[in-house]
Amino acid sequence: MASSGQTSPRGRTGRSRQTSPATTTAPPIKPPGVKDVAALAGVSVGSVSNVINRRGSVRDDVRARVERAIAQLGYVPNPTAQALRRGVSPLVGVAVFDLTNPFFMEAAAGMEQRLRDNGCVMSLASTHADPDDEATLLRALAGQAVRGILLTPADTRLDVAHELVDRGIPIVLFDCPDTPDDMSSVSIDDRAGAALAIEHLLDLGHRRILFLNGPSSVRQARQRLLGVQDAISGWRADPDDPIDLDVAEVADFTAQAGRDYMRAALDADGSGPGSLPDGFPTAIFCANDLIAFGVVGHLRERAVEIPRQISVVGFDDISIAADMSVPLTTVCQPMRELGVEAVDLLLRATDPDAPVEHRTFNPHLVVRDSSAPPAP
Amino acid sequence: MASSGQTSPRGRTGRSRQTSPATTTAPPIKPPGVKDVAALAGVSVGSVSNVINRRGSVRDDVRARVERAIAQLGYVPNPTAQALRRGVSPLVGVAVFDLTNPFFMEAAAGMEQRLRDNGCVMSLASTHADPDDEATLLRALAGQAVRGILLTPADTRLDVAHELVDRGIPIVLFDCPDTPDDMSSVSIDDRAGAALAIEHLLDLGHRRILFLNGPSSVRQARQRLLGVQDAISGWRADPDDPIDLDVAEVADFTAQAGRDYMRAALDADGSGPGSLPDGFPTAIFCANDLIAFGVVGHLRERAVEIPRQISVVGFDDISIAADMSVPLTTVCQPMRELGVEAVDLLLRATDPDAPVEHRTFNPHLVVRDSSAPPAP
DNA sequence: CTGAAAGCGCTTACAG
DNA sequence: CTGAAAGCGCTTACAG
Repeated sequence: MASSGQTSPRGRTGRSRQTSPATTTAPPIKPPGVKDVAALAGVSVGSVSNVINRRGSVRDDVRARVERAIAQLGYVPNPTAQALRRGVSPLVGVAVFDLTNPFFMEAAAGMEQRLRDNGCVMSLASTHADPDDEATLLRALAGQAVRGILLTPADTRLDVAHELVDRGIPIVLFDCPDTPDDMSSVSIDDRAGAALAIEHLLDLGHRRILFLNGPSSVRQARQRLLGVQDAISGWRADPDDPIDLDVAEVADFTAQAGRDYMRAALDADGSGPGSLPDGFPTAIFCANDLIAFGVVGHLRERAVEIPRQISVVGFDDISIAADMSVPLTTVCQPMRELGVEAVDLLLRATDPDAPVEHRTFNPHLVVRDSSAPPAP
Repeated sequence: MASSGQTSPRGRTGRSRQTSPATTTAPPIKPPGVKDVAALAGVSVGSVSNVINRRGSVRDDVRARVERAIAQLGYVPNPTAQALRRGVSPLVGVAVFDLTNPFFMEAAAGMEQRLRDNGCVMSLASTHADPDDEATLLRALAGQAVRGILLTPADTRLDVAHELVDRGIPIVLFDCPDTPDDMSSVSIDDRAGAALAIEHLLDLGHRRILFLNGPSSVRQARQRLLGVQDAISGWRADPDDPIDLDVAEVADFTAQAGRDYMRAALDADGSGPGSLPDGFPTAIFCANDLIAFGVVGHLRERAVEIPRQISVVGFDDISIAADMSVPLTTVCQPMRELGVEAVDLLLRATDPDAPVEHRTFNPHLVVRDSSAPPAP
């Protein structure tokens, strides 16, 4: 692990602490407060506050003096004090399953921007899709007196969430379809999305299909399974052309899980390189793009051609889906929009009289190269 | 975009707001405060505070009464008031380039955990590697009275950052090698890492190498270029075996950028499927894994075999690197550790007398399948 | 060891 | 329209 000998001469120096010579002002001790501004402007602190909060029109000359003083002192209101006095905080908690899943991160990028536009600051954390972690995190957030919380719930019962809502902390459920009556929610129709994927494969002529689902402990997985079943039972049943659906479940929504599953399945069947066992599914629908990513990776490693020998469809349309070695056909979720909408609902929910709303976006299918009719 | 007809009957109902019937307590109006606890326990507010803050040993029976009252009321201290009184906030700002880049997100996951362990809350935001956005964000964070900031700087001059440090807000630079004297920093040795990658290719026998760099406006790109040059000039110069280095720069560190570059390069050369133009590099070193991802994707699309026809090496070792269709050889950065270390330095920097420290981790090379000797 | 009091920095009725 | 005063919820010297 040693560095190359070509490393530049900078090293572990710089133990001393120096104040940057660029500074003009003296001791970095204490920032100016309202009363410093008031003193400099020759008015009362009340007037300073009035100028800042644009209240009952302040006389022009007073406002000018105050503004000059503010500029001169570089005064900036202490948000902690404002929060205490006003009884609200700018902090909004966002709790998702996994910070390294592109789905959540693309949504978070949308949330962050919208939140910032509204003067809020996002506090992002992960629950690892674990109910206990979720409970702990939620309580911690409540302890921070957040203005509200955006939550992708792992806990089906939502005990702690209800508790916080009752305590007056608004919560909007993110990426959560079947929702209780006291929280707004934003999601896509997972069930319809999964149905779309299966119908696509059915349309192409596939009759032996594997649905590689995530853990059924998460609601999205259960919804998507329902959608898969919807599509199949909705298909015109033809006794001469039966559909053979296989459902498997992997431990989490990761590439690793998809890869491991495929390896195990194919090793067990003992098929050689470039070939699939007899009777193997002609198409695989994966519960998210990351799983599909692992599946495709392993298939290519075995020299199986996609989509000639087998079709693969994902779910989410994360940005790398289009850049995969074989561009992935997938169910697209508008992640940023979901994030933005969730923030809007949360901000609105700050008013206790605001109605609870459930926004369900419709997913759509993006057909790329990883799906085709089955080999004859 | 209409949903499948198989959609479940749940719809956009639920406009009414109901209090969950599970609740036992009445109006969710106002949480209990110290004085409520004091009244119930029959002591002064000071004693309540003493119990909470484990100060000058409180008498046992008093402590017991107070604790009972706290439990009974479900009292939890108001963190805003605590922050105001104590003069510190639990909020720590984290400003990175891009929330959707796995490198930053894996680091952020490490930061989040460490921060939470220390009672802090992470506020995550992105600068888009843009100096103006960075300045705006930094000021916003300062306005939130954060306890400190973890920053991946886009602005070489670090004006605003210095300003905040002078104002007393500690900043630790993340993923930033050449650092000023008033801020601690955490990074890997980018230069050495890049040298490692090139030496690997040179060792394999490659003599026509392309370095596909990110925008030279970002420091990491400049450092990695230096490392590339280090490795080449450090190689035993053999006039009969010259090294031909090409350097190209793409607009950002994304798969899309890598893909676009390759497409343009190969289209211009008009090479057919499965072949590379004469004199084309036999190896490509990409400035990060995402770029490599796009490069590999496009190459496979053209039926070019990796590593038989061309080797590809990345930088970062993000988790999907190992799961790519051809597992990527790459320079590994310990992202979570970097994140954790950055937090530790920041927390320490809260003490103004703490020394400025620069921690440089050594990268190492992970050799997978995407690199091999050049075709004879 | 405990209680009464001051004060963190700001905002908001309330008199003038 | 402006100023003096009270108070957001908590913590911390300081007397008792």
